[in-house]
Amino acid sequence: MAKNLVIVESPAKAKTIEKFLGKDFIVKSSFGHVRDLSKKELGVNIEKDFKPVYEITPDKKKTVAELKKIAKTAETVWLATDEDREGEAISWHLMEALKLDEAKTKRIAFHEITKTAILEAIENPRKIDYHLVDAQQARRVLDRLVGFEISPVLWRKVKPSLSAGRVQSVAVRLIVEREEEIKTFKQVSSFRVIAKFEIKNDFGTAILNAELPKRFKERSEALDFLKTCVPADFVIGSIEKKPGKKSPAPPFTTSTLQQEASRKLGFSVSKTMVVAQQLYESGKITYMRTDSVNLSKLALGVAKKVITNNYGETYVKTRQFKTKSKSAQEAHEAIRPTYLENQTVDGDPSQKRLYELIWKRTIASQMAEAVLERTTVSIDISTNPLKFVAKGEVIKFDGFLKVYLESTDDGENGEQKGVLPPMKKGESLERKEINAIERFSQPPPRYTEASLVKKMEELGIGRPSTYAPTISTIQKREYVVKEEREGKIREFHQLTLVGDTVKEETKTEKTGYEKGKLFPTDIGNVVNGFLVEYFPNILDYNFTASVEKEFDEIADGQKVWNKMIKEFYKPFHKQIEETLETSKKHSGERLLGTDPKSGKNVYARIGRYGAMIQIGESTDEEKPKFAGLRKGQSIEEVTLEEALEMFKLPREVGTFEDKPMLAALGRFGPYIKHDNKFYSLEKTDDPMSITGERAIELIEKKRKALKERIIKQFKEDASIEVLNGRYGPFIKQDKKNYRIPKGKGAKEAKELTYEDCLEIIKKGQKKKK
DNA sequence: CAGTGAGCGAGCTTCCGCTTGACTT
Repeated sequence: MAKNLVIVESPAKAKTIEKFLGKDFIVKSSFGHVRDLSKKELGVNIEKDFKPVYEITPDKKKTVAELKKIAKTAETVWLATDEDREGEAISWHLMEALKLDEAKTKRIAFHEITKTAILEAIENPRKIDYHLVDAQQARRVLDRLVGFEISPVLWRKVKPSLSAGRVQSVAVRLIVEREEEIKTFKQVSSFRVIAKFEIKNDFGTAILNAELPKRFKERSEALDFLKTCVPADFVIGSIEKKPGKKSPAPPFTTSTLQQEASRKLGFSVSKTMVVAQQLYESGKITYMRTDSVNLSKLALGVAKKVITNNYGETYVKTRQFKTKSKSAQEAHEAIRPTYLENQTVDGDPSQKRLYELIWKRTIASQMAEAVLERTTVSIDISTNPLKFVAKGEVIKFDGFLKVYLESTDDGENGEQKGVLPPMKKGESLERKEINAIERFSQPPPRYTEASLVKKMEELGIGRPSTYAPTISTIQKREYVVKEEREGKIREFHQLTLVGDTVKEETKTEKTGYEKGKLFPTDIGNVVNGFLVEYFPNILDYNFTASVEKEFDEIADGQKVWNKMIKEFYKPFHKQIEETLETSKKHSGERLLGTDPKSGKNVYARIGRYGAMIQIGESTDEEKPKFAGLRKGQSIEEVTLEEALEMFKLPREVGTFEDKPMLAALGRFGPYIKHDNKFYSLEKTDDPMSITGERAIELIEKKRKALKERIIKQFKEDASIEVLNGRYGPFIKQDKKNYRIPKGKGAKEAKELTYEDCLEIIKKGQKKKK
C-alpha cells in the first residue's frame, strides 16, 4: 500500500507526475470539481446566511469512492490541485467529500510540471487557504443566484426554457449591440487616388505606386484633381528612411490559441479545444486551458538550443512575457510543445497543423526582433500643392519572422508594403495612370467565435475552460446563429486618367458577404432588450470586473463572503420581484398590417415555439392563425406580403392515385403530403409554385429509393438490417445506425453476413463510448 | 447524420467552472 496519495485535477497530469515521484507515491486525479450546488433546487439556503447546499456530482460518485478508499490507507494525502480560486476550492471539497483528517492532509501547488518543481512543492506544504475557498464560494453562489433567479423571469415574460447568466447574457449583448451598430452605421464614400509612375534611372526602369494621402468626398473634386494632373510634372520631393522593429507575440494562452487557429487554420473554437485536448492527452503539449503566457525555465533553455541549432545564435532572444489580462489566475504555463525539439508530431492532419502552430508560436516568442527599414517617398505635383506618397518596407533582419507572424482580424486593410525601387531625390517620374476609385467606409465587423472570445477575455468574463462551452450555449439557446450570408452588389465610380483624358466608369462589386459570423436571432434581440431594461446592473460590461474585485477582497481576508453576497442579493431579489410584477410580456411584437381577407391585424412576434406570424388577436373568439418564421426571416424585416404568403400553405397541388397531394412547410423544410406519407422537396422546388407533375415525380422517386433501401435482412434477427441510405449503405439495429467500415479486407454491403453485422455493431458501440 | 412533419397542455426548463469518462467478477 502506498504511503502517499497525491490528488491532481487531470488524469494526464497524474500520469506524468507519477513518473517523477518514487514508489511511495500514488497519483490520482479528481477530474475537476467533485461537488457542486444541488442541481434540482436553488442550492443556496438564503435564510441561513446563504449556506450552500453541496452534493457530490452524480458522475463523480465513483471517483470519490475510489479516492476515499485509497486515502484511508495512505499516511499522507497531498492535495495538489491548481493554485487558483477554483483549484483551492477543489482541494477543500476533496477534504470534505473524502472526509480527510486535517493532520494527515497537506496542500501543495506547482506551476510547471517538472521534477524539481514537484519536489520543491513537496518540501513546502501548507494548509488550505480558506479565504480563497470563500472567494470561490462567493463566485459560485453569485452565479447560481443570478442564473436561477433571472432565468424563470424569462420563462414567464418571454419564452420557456430560456436562460440568463453573468457570462452568457453579456456575450449575447455584445453580439446584439454590434448588429445594432452595423444597422445604424451611416456609410459614406470618398475617392481614393492611386497613381502608377514609371521611373527610369541608372538602375533601370521600374514602376512606382503611390497614393494621395487626402481622399475626395465628391466625384467632382476628384475629377478636378485629375484634370490638374494632365499637364503636371512629377518629381521626387523627398525620401525618408526610418528604422523599425517588430516583436514576436507571446506564447499561446487558450484565448489566443483559439483566435489564431480560427484565423490561420479556420478551426472553430470548439474544434481547437478538442484537438488541443488530444495533443495534451498524448503528452505532446502542455495544458490547454490556461491564461498564462509564462514558459518554464526548462522550456526557455530548450527553446534557446533549438533556435541556435535551426537558425543560429543571432536569432535567439530569451524573454519572459507578462500577462496583460487583469483577471488572469496563472495556475499553469502557457500552451507549448512538451518537447520543443519536435517541430512536428504524428497524428491526424488537424493535430499536426495545430501542433505546428503551437510550436512556431512558442519558438518565435524566444527569437530576436525583426529589424526593418521603412521608407516614405513624397512626390511633388507641379500644378498642385498636394503630394503623392509611396511607402515601402525592407526587412533588414528577419528574426522571428523566419518562423511565425501573428494574423490580424482585419486582414483586408493590411496593405502589403513591398520593396521600393532605387531612386534619388529630384528625379522626375513619368505618369502612366492615375485612378480615383470610390471607396466606402466600413461598419464595425461582426464577431466571429474567436473574436468574441477575445472581447470576452478583455472584459474579464468567462475563463479558459468556459469560452468554448459559452459559445455553444448561446447558439443552443438560439440567441445567436453562426451563419453565412450573401452579400449585395454595390455600384461604385471610378475615374481613370490615361494620356490626356479622364475616363469615367461605373463598376460593381460585392459587399457584405459574411461567413462564420455571429448574428443575433429574434429571440436574442428580445431577451437582450428585456434584460438590459430590467437588469442593467447585471448586463453591465463592468459587472464581472466589479464583483471580481470583491472576490479578491474576500480572498485577501478583507471581506466576509456571505456578507458580500447578502449586500448583492437584497437589491437584486427586489429587482426580480418588481420585474415579475411590473413588466409586461416581451414578445418583440410588430404590427405588419391588416389581412385583406379577414380585416384582422397581422403581427410578427415570439411565440412559444419561436418567432412566428399571427393573424388576429389572442383575445378574439375565433382563435388566431399561426405560422412559424422560416430560416432567414426575422421579426424585424419580414413584410406583410411575405407573412400572408405563409398562410397560403398547405396548398393542394393535385391528386394522385385518387388522393390529394398537399404542399406544406414543416420543421425541416417544405414537403408534399400524400396518403399520410411525407416527401421532402428538393432545393430547387418551391412549395408555392410546385406542380402536380413534379410532386408525382418526387413521390415515385422516393418509392423507388425505398424499394432499393433494403439491401439485406436476416432470418436470425429481424432487428438488424443492411440498408441503403443517403450516404451509402449502413447497418441498422433497432433505432441505431452503424457505419460499415471501409478499406482493405472490407466486404461489400451485399456480402455481409449476420456475424459480420454483429461484429460491426459491437465495434461501433465501443467506439461511441 | 441515415428521420423527422407539434401548436393540446402537465411538467419541465436555468447558472459558471473544474475535468473527461465508460459493464462484471
